[in-house]
Amino acid sequence: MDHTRWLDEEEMRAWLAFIPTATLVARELDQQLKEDMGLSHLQYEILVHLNAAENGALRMTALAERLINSKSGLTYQIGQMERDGLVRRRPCEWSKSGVLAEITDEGRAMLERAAPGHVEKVREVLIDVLTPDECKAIADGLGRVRDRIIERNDGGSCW
Amino acid sequence: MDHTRWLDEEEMRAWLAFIPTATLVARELDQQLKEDMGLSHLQYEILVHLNAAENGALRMTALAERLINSKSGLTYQIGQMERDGLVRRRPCEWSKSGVLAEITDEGRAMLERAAPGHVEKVREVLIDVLTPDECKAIADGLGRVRDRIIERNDGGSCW
DNA sequence: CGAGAGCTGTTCAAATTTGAACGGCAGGAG
DNA sequence: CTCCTGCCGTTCAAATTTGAACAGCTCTCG
Repeated sequence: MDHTRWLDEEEMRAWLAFIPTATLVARELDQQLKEDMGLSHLQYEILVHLNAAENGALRMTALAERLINSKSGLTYQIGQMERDGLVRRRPCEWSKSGVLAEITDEGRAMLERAAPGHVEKVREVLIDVLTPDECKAIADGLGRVRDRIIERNDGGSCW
Repeated sequence: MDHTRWLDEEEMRAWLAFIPTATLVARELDQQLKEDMGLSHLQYEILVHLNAAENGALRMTALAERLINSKSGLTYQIGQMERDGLVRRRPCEWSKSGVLAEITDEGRAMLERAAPGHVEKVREVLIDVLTPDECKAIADGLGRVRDRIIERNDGGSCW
């Protein structure tokens, strides 16, 4: 017997519009950032998260989780960005084994310069193409999808 | 002056629900396929596209475009899959410089075994979490986003 | 025919990512 | 205190991805 509930036409349309589109959009953003600023999208995101954090700093693991990135991958990228002066490593005060990644002034300046072009691109390829209704449906639906996956993985492990 | 049209709250919600969720979903699918079948998501997609093609075969470039992958990356993956017997290379009849990637019987068998678990996971993490309305909005909206990017890049280059 | 522009798929080195293994630290049970 | 389990960030080798460079082929214009 075949218990598999295959996707119907509408579901298939949604599926084929989801991952491929995300891949395309990510590629567009990556190119824009790389050409204009010499930053990868991941590096940009790192700056965004650090900049938004309490003291411009976050612990490595916390940052990796927010970025949906592996810890070792983050270690590598922070290394690159530290070399470029965008970020600095600092020991964590209350835990000898902890390390804080902290955004530098140069990092904040870079973010400030990069943000307008980035947001413009996000609008151009995604947001301005969507109707407000679609925008809301995506925020609600995909937000729920995201939260469920995160919640489900919380009881589990990391990477 | 600052002409930047920043994202309003709803747009930001959609943005923060899009790429991160796609990343998470892709990770889930990759894990499921790798654990259960030893296939990466990319390899699975290659099988899907070849299986759906006219004679179970596509030219390298055509396949790369559908997969949203670089040509060199595809060369590598086809190499891996050829080694594993899932795929075979065949010269293109009407063009000496062309190469066809063709799915093997073993490849079709693998796909048949992998598909149910894959679809089930797609439902579990994504489709079954969305309401029909959201599903439609995603299909319509993101489909439009995708088509615009593809169309815009057609006049341009490849990778 | 013959030069030239544009494809095709591959190659290569460099960059990045992955996942397991590791040494050091934290925190609770005995 | 001391062992033990678990977390932290890093390290490492292997896998993969990237992008430019390449050699061969195709097609068109002259």
